[in-house]
Amino acid sequence: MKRKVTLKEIAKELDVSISTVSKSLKNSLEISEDTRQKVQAFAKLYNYKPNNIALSLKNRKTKTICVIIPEIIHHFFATVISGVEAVANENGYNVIVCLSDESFDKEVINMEMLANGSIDGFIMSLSKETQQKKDFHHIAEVINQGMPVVLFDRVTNDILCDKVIIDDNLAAYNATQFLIDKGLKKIAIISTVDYVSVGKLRTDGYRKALTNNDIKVDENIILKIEDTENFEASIENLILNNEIEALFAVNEIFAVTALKIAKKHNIKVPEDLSVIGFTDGIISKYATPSISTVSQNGIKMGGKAAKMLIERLENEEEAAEEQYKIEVIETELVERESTK
Amino acid sequence: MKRKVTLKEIAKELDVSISTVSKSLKNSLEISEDTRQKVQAFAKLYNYKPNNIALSLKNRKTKTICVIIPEIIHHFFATVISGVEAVANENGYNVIVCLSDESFDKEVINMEMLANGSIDGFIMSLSKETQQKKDFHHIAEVINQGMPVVLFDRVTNDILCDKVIIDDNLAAYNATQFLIDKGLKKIAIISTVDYVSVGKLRTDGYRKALTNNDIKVDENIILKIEDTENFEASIENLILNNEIEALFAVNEIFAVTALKIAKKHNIKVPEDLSVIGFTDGIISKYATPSISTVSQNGIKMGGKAAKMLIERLENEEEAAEEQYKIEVIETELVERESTK
DNA sequence: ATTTGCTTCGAAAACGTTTGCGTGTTGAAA
DNA sequence: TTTCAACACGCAAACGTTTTCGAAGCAAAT
Repeated sequence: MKRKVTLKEIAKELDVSISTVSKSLKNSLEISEDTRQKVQAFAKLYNYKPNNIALSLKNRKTKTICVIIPEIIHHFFATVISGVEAVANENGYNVIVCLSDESFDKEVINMEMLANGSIDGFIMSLSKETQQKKDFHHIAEVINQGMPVVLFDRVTNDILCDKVIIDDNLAAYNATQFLIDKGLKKIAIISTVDYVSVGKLRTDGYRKALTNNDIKVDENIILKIEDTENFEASIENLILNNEIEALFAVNEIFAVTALKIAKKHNIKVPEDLSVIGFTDGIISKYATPSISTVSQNGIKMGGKAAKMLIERLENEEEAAEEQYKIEVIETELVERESTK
Repeated sequence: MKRKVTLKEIAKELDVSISTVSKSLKNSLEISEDTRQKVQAFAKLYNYKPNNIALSLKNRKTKTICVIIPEIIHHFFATVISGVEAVANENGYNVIVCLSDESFDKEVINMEMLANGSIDGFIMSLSKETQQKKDFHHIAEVINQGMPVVLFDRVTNDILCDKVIIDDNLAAYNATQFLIDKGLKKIAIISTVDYVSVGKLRTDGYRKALTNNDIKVDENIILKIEDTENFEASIENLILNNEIEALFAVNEIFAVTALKIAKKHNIKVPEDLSVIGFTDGIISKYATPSISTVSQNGIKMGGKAAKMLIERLENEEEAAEEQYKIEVIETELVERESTK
C-alpha cells in the first residue's frame, strides 16, 4: 500500500524545495530544463496528483455543486440529475446529491452543512413542506453569503435567483386544448393540493383552456390529491360517478392509476376515456395502453440549470451583473395510445 | 452581502489570538469563562461556521463518499442512492454521485478525479464496459492507496473488497421453481449477454432449476439480449415461435415489453402466459397486469453498502482486520397479476 | 524573598498547495 | 578586476483550521 505522495515528499527525495517541485510540474520557465525533467519523471513514477482539498482551500473554490431534490426515485428528478451531471462534468465540476425527502428540515440541514465551503453553488427544487411553509430563509441566507443558487421546477417568487422552469400553465392549457380539439367536453383533472406550485399552475392552465372554449368548469371533476400514498379510491370515485370523457393527470402515477381503474371497470381507453399525463417517464412509455403525456425534458432542464450556475460561478469576478434569469424549457405533447 | 466570517477575523475584532477563539468555541477549559462567553456571543452574532474544506485538509478526511453507478435513471440504482444517502447522512457523511454511463473511461476518470483527497471512499457498481473488458486496475489502484471501496450488485471476483450483492443465482432459481410449481414446463428466459455478471448468474439459476426438475433446457428459448435499445423483435419472435407457457425476464423492461407483445397478439397473461420479472420497480407495480417479480431491495442494498464503507472508514486506525466481507441481501418474490 | 503552581493565553506547526519576491551563482561585458 | 544581467532556485505567506507547547501573570507556599 503506497500512500499518496505529496510535493513535500518529492522535494525531500530530490533534495530541492517544495516550490521548485511545484513550479517544475507546472512547467515554469523559472526552473531549469534539467530539474524540470527530473522532477516530472519522479512525479510520474510515483503517480503524483495534487490534493484537491488543498487546492480547494487555496483557491477558495471546490469545483463542486450540490443538487437538492425532494426524491431521487422520481424519474423526473433522476433525469434532472443526469442532465446536471453531464454538464457539470464537461466543465470539471463534481455533483453532490442531497435528498430533502420533501422535508423542510432536511433541506435546511443539508444547505447549512454544505454552505460552509464544501461547495460552490446550489441547484435545487423545493420540497413540498418548504412550499407549504413558505419559509425560504435558508435559501436567502446562502444567497446573501454570495453563493449562487439556481431553482428549478418547484420554484418560488419569494427568492431572487436564476430559475429554470417549464411553463406549467401553458403546457396544461395545451394538453387540455388537445383533448377539446378531439371533441371531448367533459374533461376531469387529477391534480395536487395547491401549495405544490406546479399542481396549482397546471390546474390553472386547465381551467383557462376550458373557459376559453366556453366549457363550464365543473369543480366536481377537479380532484386535488393530498395523500400521495392513498388516492386510488378518490380516482375511482371520480371516474365512476361523473361520466367523464377525458382525464388530465398532473403526473404519471395518477395517469397510470386512472388507467388501471378504467380497465377494472371495463372502461376502454381511449375509446371511452382519453387519458393524458404529465412528465414523460418510464411508466407512460411502458404502460398498456401507453400514455399520451406532456413531456418535460428533465435532462435539458438539469443541463440548463447547471450551465446557468456554472456561468455565474465563473463570471463572479466580473462584478455582479445582478440580473437573474428565468429560463423556460419548452414542453412537448407526446401522443401515444391513451388518447384518440 | 456579508461574507463568511473566519476565526482570524473574530480574533482580530476581539483582539485575542486565533487559538483563543478556536478554543473558546470548543469550550476548552484553558480559556476563562469570560473570554469564552465573549467569543461565543460574537461568533453567534456573526453566524460563524467552521470552514469544511479547512477541516478536511487538517483532518485528512472529507466526510464525503462517492457513489458511482452506471445510470441514475434506472429505478434500481436510484433506490440504491436513496439508501446510501440515508445512512450516510445519519453518520454525517455527504454523497457525491457519479454516473459512468456504462462507460469504462468515465468510470476511470471519475475515480481518478475524486481519489485525490476529495472523498473518503467509494461505493460502486461496475459499468457494462468495465465488466466486458475485465479491466479493474483503476479500482485496484484506489484500494492500494488505502481508500476503501464497496462494490454492489455488479461486482467482480477480481477485486478484493467489501461487497454487497443479492444471490442472483438463487433468486432466479426460486423464480423459475415458482413457475414450475404452477405446473408450467416450457419456460423461457430473457436475459442479457453473459459479460453482465448478473445476467449470467440469473441464467445459471434458471438452468439449474429446470435441470433439478428434470426439465430439459432448451437453448432456443434462452434469449440473450445485447442491444438494450432494440430488442422488441427478438422478444416477439421468442414468444410467437415457441409455444412457451411462461417467461422469466431478468429485468423490468424485458418483462413489460413481453407483456405488451403478448397483448398485441391476444395472448392472455397470465392465462396463456405467465410472466415474472426481476427488480421491483415502478413499472412492475403499475403495469397492467401488474408484474410478479423478484424484489431486489435497493434501499437496503445501498444502506448496507454505506454502512460497510463507513465502518471501514471509522475503524481505519484500529489496524486493518483485512477481512473483506460479502453481504448478501435477501430477495423476495412479489406475486402479482402476471402469474397464475 | 524565592519558589511553586495554577490560570489564561499566544506562538507556531501542521494539513498540501501556489506564487511573488528575494538571493546566490554564473558568465559576460566594461 | 569589477559590474551587471540572467538564470535557477528557495523562502515565506496565504487559504482556515486544530492542537501542542511554552510563557506570562499572579497568588500561595516556603
